[in-house]
Amino acid sequence: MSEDDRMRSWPTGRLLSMAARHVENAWADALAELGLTHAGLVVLDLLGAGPVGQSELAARARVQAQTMSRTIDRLQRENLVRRETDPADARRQLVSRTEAGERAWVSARGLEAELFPSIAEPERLREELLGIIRSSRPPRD
Amino acid sequence: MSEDDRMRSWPTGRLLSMAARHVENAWADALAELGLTHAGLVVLDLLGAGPVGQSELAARARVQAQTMSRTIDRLQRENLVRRETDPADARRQLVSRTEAGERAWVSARGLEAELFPSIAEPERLREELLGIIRSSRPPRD
DNA sequence: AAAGATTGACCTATCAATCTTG
DNA sequence: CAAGATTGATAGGTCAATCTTT
Repeated sequence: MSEDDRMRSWPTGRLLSMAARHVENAWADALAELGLTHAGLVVLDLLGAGPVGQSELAARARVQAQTMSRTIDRLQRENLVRRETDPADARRQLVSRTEAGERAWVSARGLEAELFPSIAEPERLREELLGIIRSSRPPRD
Repeated sequence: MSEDDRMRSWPTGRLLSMAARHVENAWADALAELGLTHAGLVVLDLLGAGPVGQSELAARARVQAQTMSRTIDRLQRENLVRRETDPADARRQLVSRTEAGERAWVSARGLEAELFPSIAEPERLREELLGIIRSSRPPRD
Protein backbone atom coordinates (compact mmCIF):
# COMPACT_ATOMS: atom_id res chain seq x y z
CA MET A 1 0.00 0.00 0.00
CA SER A 2 1.42 3.35 -1.03
CA GLU A 3 1.73 6.34 1.25
CA ASP A 4 -0.90 8.04 -0.86
CA ASP A 5 -3.39 5.24 -0.43
CA ARG A 6 -2.74 5.18 3.27
CA MET A 7 -3.52 8.89 3.55
CA ARG A 8 -6.65 8.61 1.42
CA SER A 9 -8.47 7.17 4.44
CA TRP A 10 -7.46 9.99 6.76
CA PRO A 11 -9.94 12.47 8.18
CA THR A 12 -10.18 15.62 6.11
CA GLY A 13 -9.12 17.85 8.96
CA ARG A 14 -5.90 15.94 9.28
CA LEU A 15 -5.18 16.34 5.58
CA LEU A 16 -5.84 20.03 5.95
CA SER A 17 -3.31 20.35 8.78
CA MET A 18 -0.72 18.42 6.87
CA ALA A 19 -1.20 20.40 3.69
CA ALA A 20 -0.96 23.69 5.60
CA ARG A 21 2.25 22.62 7.30
CA HIS A 22 3.83 21.63 4.00
CA VAL A 23 2.90 24.90 2.35
CA GLU A 24 4.28 26.88 5.29
CA ASN A 25 7.53 24.93 5.11
CA ALA A 26 7.76 25.67 1.42
CA TRP A 27 7.52 29.43 2.07
CA ALA A 28 9.92 29.42 4.94
CA ASP A 29 13.18 29.28 3.00
CA ALA A 30 12.27 32.02 0.57
CA LEU A 31 10.98 34.29 3.31
CA ALA A 32 14.00 33.66 5.53
CA GLU A 33 16.20 35.21 2.85
CA LEU A 34 14.24 38.42 3.39
CA GLY A 35 14.52 38.11 7.16
CA LEU A 36 10.82 37.25 7.34
CA THR A 37 8.55 34.47 8.56
CA HIS A 38 5.04 33.77 7.38
CA ALA A 39 3.51 35.20 10.55
CA GLY A 40 5.62 38.32 10.15
CA LEU A 41 4.59 38.78 6.53
CA VAL A 42 0.92 38.62 7.49
CA VAL A 43 1.48 41.51 9.87
CA LEU A 44 3.39 43.60 7.33
CA ASP A 45 0.54 43.01 4.92
CA LEU A 46 -2.11 44.00 7.44
CA LEU A 47 -0.30 47.17 8.40
CA GLY A 48 -0.88 48.77 5.03
CA ALA A 49 -0.64 52.54 5.10
CA GLY A 50 -1.18 53.91 8.55
CA PRO A 51 -0.38 52.64 12.04
CA VAL A 52 -2.73 49.95 13.36
CA GLY A 53 -3.44 48.92 16.95
CA GLN A 54 -2.38 45.48 18.11
CA SER A 55 -5.89 44.32 18.96
CA GLU A 56 -6.99 45.19 15.46
CA LEU A 57 -4.04 43.28 14.00
CA ALA A 58 -4.81 40.23 16.12
CA ALA A 59 -8.46 40.26 15.08
CA ARG A 60 -7.63 40.58 11.39
CA ALA A 61 -5.06 37.81 11.52
CA ARG A 62 -7.47 35.75 13.62
CA VAL A 63 -4.90 34.99 16.30
CA GLN A 64 -4.94 35.88 19.97
CA ALA A 65 -3.57 39.15 21.31
CA GLN A 66 -0.78 37.21 23.02
CA THR A 67 0.34 35.69 19.74
CA MET A 68 0.30 39.02 17.97
CA SER A 69 2.29 40.59 20.79
CA ARG A 70 5.11 38.10 20.34
CA THR A 71 5.05 38.25 16.55
CA ILE A 72 5.44 42.01 16.79
CA ASP A 73 8.25 41.53 19.33
CA ARG A 74 10.20 39.63 16.69
CA LEU A 75 9.44 42.06 13.90
CA GLN A 76 10.51 44.91 16.15
CA ARG A 77 13.70 43.10 17.10
CA GLU A 78 14.45 42.74 13.38
CA ASN A 79 13.71 46.43 12.98
CA LEU A 80 10.85 45.82 10.54
CA VAL A 81 8.10 47.50 12.57
CA ARG A 82 7.89 50.10 15.30
CA ARG A 83 5.57 50.39 18.31
CA GLU A 84 4.25 53.74 19.52
CA THR A 85 1.91 54.36 22.41
CA ASP A 86 -1.35 55.91 21.24
CA PRO A 87 -1.34 59.53 22.51
CA ALA A 88 -5.13 59.34 22.83
CA ASP A 89 -5.15 56.14 24.91
CA ALA A 90 -2.01 55.02 26.69
CA ARG A 91 -3.20 51.40 26.74
CA ARG A 92 -3.00 51.07 22.98
CA GLN A 93 0.15 50.31 21.02
CA LEU A 94 0.18 51.57 17.44
CA VAL A 95 2.26 49.50 15.07
CA SER A 96 3.71 50.68 11.78
CA ARG A 97 6.31 49.49 9.28
CA THR A 98 9.84 50.88 9.39
CA GLU A 99 11.65 51.65 6.16
CA ALA A 100 13.34 48.28 6.35
CA GLY A 101 9.93 46.72 6.92
CA GLU A 102 8.65 48.52 3.87
CA ARG A 103 11.50 47.13 1.78
CA ALA A 104 11.06 43.58 3.06
CA TRP A 105 7.34 43.75 2.40
CA VAL A 106 7.83 44.96 -1.17
CA SER A 107 10.31 42.17 -1.81
CA ALA A 108 7.94 39.57 -0.42
CA ARG A 109 4.90 40.69 -2.39
CA GLY A 110 3.76 38.01 -4.73
CA LEU A 111 6.01 35.37 -3.24
CA GLU A 112 3.18 33.47 -1.60
CA ALA A 113 1.08 33.33 -4.72
CA GLU A 114 4.03 32.07 -6.75
CA LEU A 115 4.94 29.40 -4.26
CA PHE A 116 1.49 28.01 -3.78
CA PRO A 117 0.93 24.79 -5.74
CA SER A 118 -1.49 25.73 -8.49
CA ILE A 119 -4.82 24.01 -8.59
CA ALA A 120 -6.51 24.33 -11.92
CA GLU A 121 -9.81 22.56 -11.62
CA PRO A 122 -12.47 22.73 -8.93
CA GLU A 123 -12.19 19.24 -7.52
CA ARG A 124 -13.21 17.86 -4.20
CA LEU A 125 -11.38 19.42 -1.26
CA ARG A 126 -9.91 16.10 -0.17
CA GLU A 127 -8.37 15.50 -3.56
CA GLU A 128 -7.01 19.03 -3.60
CA LEU A 129 -5.41 18.61 -0.21
CA LEU A 130 -3.96 15.25 -1.17
CA GLY A 131 -2.52 16.91 -4.24
CA ILE A 132 -0.85 19.59 -2.14
CA ILE A 133 0.59 17.00 0.20
CA ARG A 134 1.72 14.82 -2.67
CA SER A 135 3.52 17.65 -4.42
CA SER A 136 5.32 18.85 -1.30
CA ARG A 137 8.74 17.65 -0.47
CA PRO A 138 8.87 15.38 2.59
CA PRO A 139 10.58 16.67 5.75
CA ARG A 140 14.31 17.07 5.32
CA ASP A 141 15.64 14.68 7.97
CA MET B 1 -15.37 46.20 4.14
CA SER B 2 -16.22 42.99 5.98
CA GLU B 3 -13.64 40.63 7.42
CA ASP B 4 -14.70 38.14 4.81
CA ASP B 5 -14.11 40.51 1.94
CA ARG B 6 -10.74 41.44 3.35
CA MET B 7 -9.69 37.80 3.44
CA ARG B 8 -10.96 37.14 -0.05
CA SER B 9 -7.84 38.83 -1.42
CA TRP B 10 -5.43 36.78 0.65
CA PRO B 11 -3.05 34.27 -0.90
CA THR B 12 -4.45 30.77 -0.93
CA GLY B 13 -1.65 29.38 1.19
CA ARG B 14 -2.49 31.80 3.92
CA LEU B 15 -6.12 30.77 3.87
CA LEU B 16 -5.01 27.19 4.09
CA SER B 17 -2.91 27.87 7.20
CA MET B 18 -5.69 29.76 8.83
CA ALA B 19 -8.30 27.11 8.08
CA ALA B 20 -6.03 24.38 9.42
CA ARG B 21 -5.41 26.30 12.62
CA HIS B 22 -9.11 26.82 13.20
CA VAL B 23 -9.93 23.18 12.62
CA GLU B 24 -7.16 22.09 14.99
CA ASN B 25 -8.49 24.45 17.65
CA ALA B 26 -11.96 23.01 17.19
CA TRP B 27 -10.63 19.50 17.88
CA ALA B 28 -8.54 20.49 20.82
CA ASP B 29 -11.23 20.73 23.47
CA ALA B 30 -12.88 17.45 22.61
CA LEU B 31 -9.55 15.62 22.46
CA ALA B 32 -8.32 17.18 25.69
CA GLU B 33 -11.18 15.49 27.54
CA LEU B 34 -9.65 12.19 26.46
CA GLY B 35 -6.17 13.31 27.49
CA LEU B 36 -5.20 13.57 23.82
CA THR B 37 -3.91 16.14 21.34
CA HIS B 38 -4.24 15.99 17.58
CA ALA B 39 -0.59 15.04 17.12
CA GLY B 40 -0.98 12.29 19.69
CA LEU B 41 -4.08 10.92 18.04
CA VAL B 42 -2.25 10.69 14.72
CA VAL B 43 0.37 8.51 16.39
CA LEU B 44 -2.19 6.27 18.10
CA ASP B 45 -3.86 5.84 14.73
CA LEU B 46 -0.60 4.99 12.97
CA LEU B 47 0.38 2.45 15.58
CA GLY B 48 -2.41 0.07 14.60
CA ALA B 49 -1.79 -3.48 15.69
CA GLY B 50 1.88 -4.16 16.21
CA PRO B 51 4.77 -2.04 17.48
CA VAL B 52 6.18 0.44 14.94
CA GLY B 53 9.61 2.08 14.83
CA GLN B 54 9.87 5.81 15.36
CA SER B 55 11.36 6.52 11.94
CA GLU B 56 8.46 4.75 10.33
CA LEU B 57 6.01 6.77 12.41
CA ALA B 58 7.72 10.02 11.49
CA ALA B 59 7.64 9.17 7.80
CA ARG B 60 3.98 8.23 7.84
CA ALA B 61 2.99 11.36 9.76
CA ARG B 62 5.28 13.38 7.47
CA VAL B 63 7.05 15.08 10.34
CA GLN B 64 10.73 15.00 11.28
CA ALA B 65 12.19 12.35 13.55
CA GLN B 66 12.79 15.06 16.16
CA THR B 67 9.14 16.02 16.20
CA MET B 68 8.00 12.43 16.49
CA SER B 69 10.43 11.85 19.33
CA ARG B 70 8.87 14.64 21.37
CA THR B 71 5.30 13.68 20.54
CA ILE B 72 6.06 10.18 21.77
CA ASP B 73 7.67 11.64 24.89
CA ARG B 74 4.34 13.25 25.75
CA LEU B 75 2.28 10.17 24.96
CA GLN B 76 4.62 8.11 27.07
CA ARG B 77 4.42 10.58 29.93
CA GLU B 78 0.62 10.25 29.79
CA ASN B 79 1.04 6.49 29.78
CA LEU B 80 -0.64 6.10 26.39
CA VAL B 81 2.26 4.44 24.57
CA ARG B 82 5.37 2.48 25.51
CA ARG B 83 8.88 2.45 24.01
CA GLU B 84 10.90 -0.75 23.74
CA THR B 85 14.36 -1.13 22.27
CA ASP B 86 14.31 -3.41 19.25
CA PRO B 87 16.10 -6.65 20.30
CA ALA B 88 17.32 -7.05 16.72
CA ASP B 89 18.79 -3.52 16.46
CA ALA B 90 19.54 -1.56 19.60
CA ARG B 91 19.29 1.74 17.70
CA ARG B 92 15.59 1.31 17.02
CA GLN B 93 12.80 2.17 19.44
CA LEU B 94 9.60 0.21 18.95
CA VAL B 95 6.46 2.06 19.97
CA SER B 96 3.15 0.48 20.90
CA ARG B 97 -0.09 1.50 22.57
CA THR B 98 -0.63 0.77 26.26
CA GLU B 99 -4.03 -0.37 27.44
CA ALA B 100 -4.87 3.22 28.36
CA GLY B 101 -3.72 4.28 24.91
CA GLU B 102 -5.98 1.65 23.40
CA ARG B 103 -8.93 2.99 25.34
CA ALA B 104 -8.22 6.63 24.45
CA TRP B 105 -7.86 5.70 20.80
CA VAL B 106 -11.17 3.84 20.75
CA SER B 107 -12.91 6.81 22.37
CA ALA B 108 -11.42 9.23 19.87
CA ARG B 109 -12.32 7.24 16.76
CA GLY B 110 -14.73 9.13 14.60
CA LEU B 111 -14.32 12.37 16.52
CA GLU B 112 -12.33 14.05 13.79
CA ALA B 113 -14.78 13.22 11.06
CA GLU B 114 -17.69 14.49 13.11
CA LEU B 115 -16.01 17.74 14.00
CA PHE B 116 -14.88 18.63 10.54
CA PRO B 117 -17.12 21.20 8.89
CA SER B 118 -18.94 19.34 6.16
CA ILE B 119 -18.45 20.47 2.62
CA ALA B 120 -21.14 19.19 0.33
CA GLU B 121 -20.31 20.47 -3.11
CA PRO B 122 -17.05 20.42 -5.02
CA GLU B 123 -16.33 24.14 -5.15
CA ARG B 124 -13.14 26.00 -5.63
CA LEU B 125 -10.56 25.39 -2.90
CA ARG B 126 -10.44 29.04 -1.95
CA GLU B 127 -14.15 29.19 -1.37
CA GLU B 128 -13.99 26.00 0.65
CA LEU B 129 -11.24 27.35 2.84
CA LEU B 130 -13.06 30.62 3.31
CA GLY B 131 -16.09 28.64 4.35
CA ILE B 132 -14.10 26.76 6.95
CA ILE B 133 -12.66 29.96 8.32
CA ARG B 134 -16.02 31.67 8.29
CA SER B 135 -17.69 28.87 10.22
CA SER B 136 -14.97 28.66 12.87
CA ARG B 137 -15.22 30.58 16.05
CA PRO B 138 -12.66 33.38 16.35
CA PRO B 139 -9.87 33.05 18.94
CA ARG B 140 -11.16 33.22 22.49
CA ASP B 141 -9.35 36.28 23.83
C1' DA C 1 30.57 6.48 7.91
C1' DA C 2 25.48 5.90 8.13
C1' DA C 3 21.13 5.24 10.79
C1' DG C 4 18.12 5.93 14.64
C1' DA C 5 17.12 8.76 18.26
C1' DT C 6 17.66 12.59 21.30
C1' DT C 7 18.62 17.42 22.93
C1' DG C 8 19.12 22.54 22.33
C1' DA C 9 17.49 26.77 20.30
C1' DC C 10 13.84 28.91 17.94
C1' DC C 11 8.96 30.19 15.87
C1' DT C 12 3.86 30.09 16.06
C1' DA C 13 0.19 29.07 18.51
C1' DT C 14 -2.71 28.06 22.64
C1' DC C 15 -4.52 28.97 27.85
C1' DA C 16 -3.89 31.35 32.07
C1' DA C 17 -2.35 34.98 34.89
C1' DT C 18 -0.79 39.64 35.48
C1' DC C 19 0.10 44.61 34.86
C1' DT C 20 -1.31 49.16 33.37
C1' DT C 21 -4.54 52.46 31.94
C1' DG C 22 -9.27 54.23 31.22
C1' DC D 1 -14.23 46.82 36.82
C1' DA D 2 -13.04 46.45 31.63
C1' DA D 3 -9.61 46.87 27.83
C1' DG D 4 -5.13 46.52 25.90
C1' DA D 5 -0.95 44.43 26.28
C1' DT D 6 2.50 41.45 28.23
C1' DT D 7 4.68 37.27 30.45
C1' DG D 8 4.83 32.24 31.90
C1' DA D 9 3.96 27.49 30.80
C1' DT D 10 3.08 24.16 27.23
C1' DA D 11 2.28 21.83 22.46
C1' DG D 12 3.75 21.16 17.98
C1' DG D 13 6.69 22.18 14.41
C1' DT D 14 11.46 23.50 12.28
C1' DC D 15 17.00 23.32 11.87
C1' DA D 16 21.32 22.01 13.85
C1' DA D 17 24.22 19.35 16.66
C1' DT D 18 25.16 15.23 19.27
C1' DC D 19 25.19 10.40 21.01
C1' DT D 20 24.85 5.48 20.35
C1' DT D 21 24.85 1.55 17.63
C1' DT D 22 25.43 -0.84 13.26
